Amino acid sequence: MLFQLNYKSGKAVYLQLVDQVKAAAASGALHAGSPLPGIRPLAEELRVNRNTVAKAYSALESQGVIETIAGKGCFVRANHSPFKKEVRRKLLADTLDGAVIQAHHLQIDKADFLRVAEERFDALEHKRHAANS
Amino acid sequence: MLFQLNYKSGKAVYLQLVDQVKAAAASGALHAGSPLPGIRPLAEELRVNRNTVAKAYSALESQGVIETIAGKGCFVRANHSPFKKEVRRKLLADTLDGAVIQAHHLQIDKADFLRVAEERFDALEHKRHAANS
DNA sequence: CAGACTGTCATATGACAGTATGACACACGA
DNA sequence: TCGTGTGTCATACTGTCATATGACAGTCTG
Repeated sequence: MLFQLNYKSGKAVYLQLVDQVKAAAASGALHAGSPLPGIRPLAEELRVNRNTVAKAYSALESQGVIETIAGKGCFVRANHSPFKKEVRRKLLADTLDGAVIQAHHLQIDKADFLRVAEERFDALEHKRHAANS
Repeated sequence: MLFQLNYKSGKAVYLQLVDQVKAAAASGALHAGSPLPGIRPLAEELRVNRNTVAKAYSALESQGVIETIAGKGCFVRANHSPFKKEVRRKLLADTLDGAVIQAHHLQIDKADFLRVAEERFDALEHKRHAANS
């Protein structure tokens, strides 16, 4: 599980974590029973306070996405069936709309927009591989 | 100009207003010279404090999106980007990173990601065309 | 059992978002 | 000119986000 924070989005850090765990659970990237990173290690990795990660995990539990066992850790819950592909594409489309609007405002044309999109996708792919090695 | 606030998004109200005005300007719904709603009437319509709307307008002006004339109102500026192309691409890249992360968590591959990106770009292009006619 | 890990709780502090309110200067029309 | 509209500035208060700590209880391993 690779987390990444965007401090320019204006969105609370703990909510970004919530969204990312939800998305991973919804897609099946995190299957039922998968352990989540510990609060302290994750906080250190993201250079964020323990309480911020704890707040995200707390929110996820109260929403039924994860289950936390004191002394052991947090685990993805089983009950949520993954979203169908079309639903996942719709979720992504909503997010991309913001980027499209910004591109228009910045007068970036379609070709450039897609070029940057591909570049950023590849960049994360690289990070993923680096993290796995 | 129709504004709509989402209190569940976790995003600051004034930032939502900023994004929506930018979107309207980018899509052509608000062309250069268009007057924006007054601070006080809009605040009342959205059931939000004057200062919140004022803060959004203030941010929009400092970003060069609108022009405000004391005693008259706020108006959309001609769409010119003061930033050099590389800077603009960097700004877009920051926004796209969020979508890329979501795509990874939703297990949407590169081809699908770029397909959705193109589709959303075309969708806004279509809106622009409709607004200009 | 002892130590190292897990999550939990509580407190304090600083920054920001949003509200509420009052006052001010400028522009325009009756 | 006067009234009403516009945006602007200042202050005070509440709540949230995030940080920084310290302390506690449960779980697992050596």
